[in-house]
Formats: sequence, C-alpha cells, structure tokens
Amino acid sequence: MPSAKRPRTDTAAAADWQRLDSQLCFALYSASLAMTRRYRPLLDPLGLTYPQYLALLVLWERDDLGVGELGERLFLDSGTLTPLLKRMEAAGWLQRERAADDERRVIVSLTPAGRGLRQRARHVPPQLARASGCSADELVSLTQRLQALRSTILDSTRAAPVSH
Amino acid sequence: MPSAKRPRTDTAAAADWQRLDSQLCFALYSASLAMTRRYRPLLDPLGLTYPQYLALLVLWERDDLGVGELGERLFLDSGTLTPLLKRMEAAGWLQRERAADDERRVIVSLTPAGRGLRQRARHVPPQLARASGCSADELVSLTQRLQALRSTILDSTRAAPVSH
DNA sequence: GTTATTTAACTTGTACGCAAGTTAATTGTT
DNA sequence: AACAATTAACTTGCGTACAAGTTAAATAAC
Repeated sequence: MPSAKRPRTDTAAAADWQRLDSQLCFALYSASLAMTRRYRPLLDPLGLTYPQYLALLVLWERDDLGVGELGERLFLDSGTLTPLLKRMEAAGWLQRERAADDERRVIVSLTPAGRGLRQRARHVPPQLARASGCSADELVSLTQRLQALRSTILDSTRAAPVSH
Repeated sequence: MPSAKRPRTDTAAAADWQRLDSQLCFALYSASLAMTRRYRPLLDPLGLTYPQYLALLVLWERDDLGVGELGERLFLDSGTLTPLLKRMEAAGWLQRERAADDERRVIVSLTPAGRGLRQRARHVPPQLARASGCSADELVSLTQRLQALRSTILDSTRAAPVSH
C-alpha cells in the first residue's frame, strides 16, 4: 500500500513549500511588525516613530551626515528619508542645509533638542531587550545572524536581473 | 592612568546600548525590508505585492475565511486588510461577500484565477530559500527562533500598559 | 569652454500598517 | 420586546517604503 508509506501527494508536498508558517520570510516580516508595535508605546511619549528613532540612533553616533550617507546606514533611500527628515526638522530635532562645497548634498545636523532626546530615550533599548525574552548572548547571536542574512539577501538582489 | 584601564566613559558605555548595529530590532527591521525588496522582482510579474502574496498563502491553505480570521493568521488588522482585499478583488484573485448567517462577517474566497496563481507562484519559495544562503536546517531553526521571538514580543505588548 | 554624463536630493503616485473613530449586525440584559 | 454592550468590518488620517521621474549641481569628455 504505497499511500501509507508516502502519505503526501506531490501536490501536498508542493503545498509544504507554500505553507505560511514554514516560511522564514513571513516569520521575519511578522516579527518585525510585532517589534515596531512594541516600540510604539515607548516612542509615542517622545514624539517619535520607529524609523525616526533609527535616524536618531545614527545621528547620535555621528552628526552632520548627508541624506545619502544616512540612507546607507539605514538601508533606506532618499525617497523615504526626505519626507521623514522634513517631519523631524519641523518637530525641532534636526536641521537640514545644503553643503557649501557641494550644493547637491543636504547635511543633516542635530539641534540641541535632538541631542537632548538621547538621554530621554536611553531606557528604550533595555526595555526592548527585556521584551525580547532573550539572554544577552542570544540577543547578540540572533542579531548577527540577521545581519548576515540581510547582506546575503541584499547581495542576491543586486545580482538578480530584473526579471520582466 | 585610569583612562587606559577604563577607556570608555559612562556616556560612551551608554552609547553602546544605543549603537544602531548592536540592535536586534534594527537587524530585524532592515532584514525584513531587504526580504520584501528581494520578493518584488519575483512577484511583480504575477501582479502581486508581498502582503498580497501572504494573503494568498493563507487562502491557498484554507479558503472561505473571514477578514478577522485572515488577520489572525497574518497578524494584521482589518484596517490593513480591507483595502488590500479590495485591491485583490479588483484584480480578480478573490471575492468578498457578507456571510449569510452573520451579516457582520465578510467571507473571502478565491476565484479560479486566484487558485490558479498557486502554480504560477510555486517557484517563489525555493528562489527565496536560495537567496537566503541558508541550509535547510538553518532555515528551519532561524524561522522557529523568529516565531518564538514574535510571540514573546506580542505577549509583552499585550502585558505592557499603554504608557501615557 | 561647451556639452554630455553622472550624482544627490526631491517629488509623485501606489500600497501598506495602524490608531482612532464609524456603522451595522449580533448578543446580552432586563 | 427594548435597550445596552459587544463585535466585525469599514473609513479616515498619518507615516513610512519604494519605483519612477524631475531638478539642479558637479564631473567627465571632447
């Protein structure tokens, strides 16, 4: 009785490839959304969204960056960053001005208020670390695995021809 | 010379907590965006976006679901799904109709075209698996870790009081 | 030196995510 | 039966993401 030894038809086996819960991509996608939702109640009182908070993390490390350099660090393009930075400028966290030596570039620099946010936000990373339920070691290893995955996928995207 | 033995000030130590590259959250966020970008050239020819593809993965498994049930599987609410499903209905992949026994519910069911997409999309998961650069074992273990992380974070979000 | 190419940022249009509020149907209470 | 509370989906408004196209400045070619 072959069906007893091979309980799955080819169609059902193909279905396994297409099962939602077996997909790394969906686990990544839904975990990322869950994380952003977890940040919201922490960032709302500071008047920040999660991507805005990420931009500040970069600027707290190194101020006076061009939009492109900021985008390189965040893996985001100017189409996303320009409106985001304008909102942050309107909120008073930073300033945007054309570089004197190269008028194409726009330099982003923190205001004192933007620099001051760093202290008010210092409780955020430990809170999230706790919410993740991971040990310090797990946190580091999972982060490194995701960073490696990110570069592998980005490389493969660059390598892949635009199929159409 | 104490500065030689303790090269970091307290401020610099605090800075480590706030370094972009040490954050699990950012690795998750940027890897997820990279993944979505990787899907685009594969899904574009099918006329699908990544969240639409996810909805189809659910519906291929089990048809005739309510918007709420679909949202439970995808961790998305009706505010996101209603417009998405309307676009998919307009594209001819599915049908939306009120349940006869409970007029509040809207039942989503695939059209023949929507069911037919399954075959045309069967090459997508293996392509992504290859793009991830992971072995089958790594794929499974990373997926499980992210699923576990997702539930831990979702639980912690439900537990956390709305701070304001 | 003029023209062509490249580059950086901006703009426009489409599609999510999601909070907050609305509408309509169902259930619970009395 | 009448009314209150709950529920499911929808709508609105805002903030990303990102492709595609625009503008203006810098560099390269000639």
